[in-house]
Amino acid sequence: MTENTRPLNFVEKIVKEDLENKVVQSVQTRFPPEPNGYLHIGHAKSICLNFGIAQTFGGHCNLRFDDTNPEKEDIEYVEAIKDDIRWLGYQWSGEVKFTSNYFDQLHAWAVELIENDKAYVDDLDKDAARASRGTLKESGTNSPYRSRSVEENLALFEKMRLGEFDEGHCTLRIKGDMASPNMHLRDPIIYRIRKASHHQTGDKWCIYPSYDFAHGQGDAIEGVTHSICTLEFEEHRPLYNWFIDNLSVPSKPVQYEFSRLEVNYTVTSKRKLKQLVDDGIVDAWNDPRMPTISGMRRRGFTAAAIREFIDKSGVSRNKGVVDVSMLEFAIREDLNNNATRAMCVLRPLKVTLTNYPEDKTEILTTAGHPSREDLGTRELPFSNTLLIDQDDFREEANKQFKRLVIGKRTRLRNAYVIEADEAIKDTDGNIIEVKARIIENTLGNNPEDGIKPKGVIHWVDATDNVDCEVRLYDRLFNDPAPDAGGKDHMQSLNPNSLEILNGCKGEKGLATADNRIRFQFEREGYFVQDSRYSKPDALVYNRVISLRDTWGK
RNA sequence: UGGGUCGUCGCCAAGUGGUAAGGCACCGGGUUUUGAUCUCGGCAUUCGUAGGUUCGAACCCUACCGACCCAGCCA
Repeated sequence: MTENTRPLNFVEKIVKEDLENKVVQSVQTRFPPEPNGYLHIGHAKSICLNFGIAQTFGGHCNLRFDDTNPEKEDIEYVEAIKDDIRWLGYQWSGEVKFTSNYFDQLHAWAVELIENDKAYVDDLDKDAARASRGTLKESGTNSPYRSRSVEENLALFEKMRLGEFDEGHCTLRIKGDMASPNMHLRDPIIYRIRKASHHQTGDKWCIYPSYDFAHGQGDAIEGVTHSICTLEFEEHRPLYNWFIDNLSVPSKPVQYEFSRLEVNYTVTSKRKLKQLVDDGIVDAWNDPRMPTISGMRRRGFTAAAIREFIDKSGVSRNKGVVDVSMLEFAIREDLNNNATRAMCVLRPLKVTLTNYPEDKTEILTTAGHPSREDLGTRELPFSNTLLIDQDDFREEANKQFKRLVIGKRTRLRNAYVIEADEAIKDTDGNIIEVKARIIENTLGNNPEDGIKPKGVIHWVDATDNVDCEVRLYDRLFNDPAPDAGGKDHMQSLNPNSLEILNGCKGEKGLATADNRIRFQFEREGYFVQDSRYSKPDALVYNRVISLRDTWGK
């Protein structure tokens, strides 16, 4: 573990002080997703914050599915979310929790509110309720049903529970303040009728608590001390506290809000991501270009890099958009330290070594990583016919070009220095082969005549190699803020976000490597096999991220 | 004058009365069998603006400007 000298963020400071001042004995947090979609990079921040704080301060973090709206939810998402959290490297405390576990208690609390004349059954329909709520600048008006007796409300609420009313017929509302400048306090609805089967409770209920009525109480039941959520819930806090203060809850959690994570050149709205899937712009929710956790996982990002990125981007109440270069730095840093090196030629060009015996093959051995001995060694077959990348050869070039040029020398990575003599072309003038010579005794040495090669290029033996497909990814959008200011993100799609290269040739060892290990294909970037398309006899690699490239800058 | 929140380098972000941390990005030098890595150096006289208080202000006060959030029987 490296020493972390990062200053505490504002939430951590609050927790630290509460612990020091014995405001709480130990810290309990929770990550509370609604199981209605896949997790994305923004959720990862909440996960890292909640689980991270529990870890840092020796507390616990629950996973609680906030499943109060059966119509939008599905068990499929429950499982996917659990997978993502585990993959990110976190384990929730005890069993997975569901807000639906507390439906009985929540119902009892609703009855308690009615008995105390603090809630009433309202028959206003949706439109009428909206109209009576007033506007941002004008007060609302009380519902004509607000003055029903406790007995009548009790009876009506029981009828709601028994399914005697149709959906939308009535709701249970708090007696708030229809003149409050905070819209959330204008008689908020705490129970509504939903005749839908629930993924956890089946058909037991046909009335469901609202977020506001369920969240704080769920926190209280679980002994959550610090209920950390995003900024848009800030105005719900008075309501959150009202329930905690007016109900016989077992503990008193406190809500704190932080700014959600946004990254440029992408979108995280569920609706917009779904559009990319539905329109076939990407192949699934876990397409390697998607900002979903599963997409990033498939792309080849590591959990450590994502955690590091989130840690580095900080926690505050300022709304900001983090530059994607910060994410790219985090994954490059991790993979530079941990990825085994290999050579893979993406766009092959044949090179014939005219002074190397035609029938000779030697096996060159090189390190799996420049500084990690634990990553072992590699064996590279070498013969008179090799493949290099088309971009690494030019018939003539200025001195900026440090690769193979006719009459000039270059180093074959991990092998000899060669000098090019001639370019062979087809009838269309395309270069199809390069004739070159090995400079004697340059394996591990510089040329004896003192003329050092300018650059180093990667290569692979022309016959003893592994064929593969390589998928190069670029950002999905050309606009740094694809959906800002109501813009249509579909208008700024990057048509070149995926480039598929076939007939790529990788070094021999790739064929037998574990399909989950990440490689640095030297001079190209970091790659991992695609979990959807790669097969043992037909390898498909995703480029996680290119190497930093300062040539020409 | 509906309420709430937020404004520190291109981006993120420390700092909360004692004279602007750090990271990313960017720009230079060095090393290098990856144009990578590594390494060295540069990069806010200034903290939304304008006043005020103070020996001293990004931090306190006042006014103004700007951005965002709230009118779901979504979370």
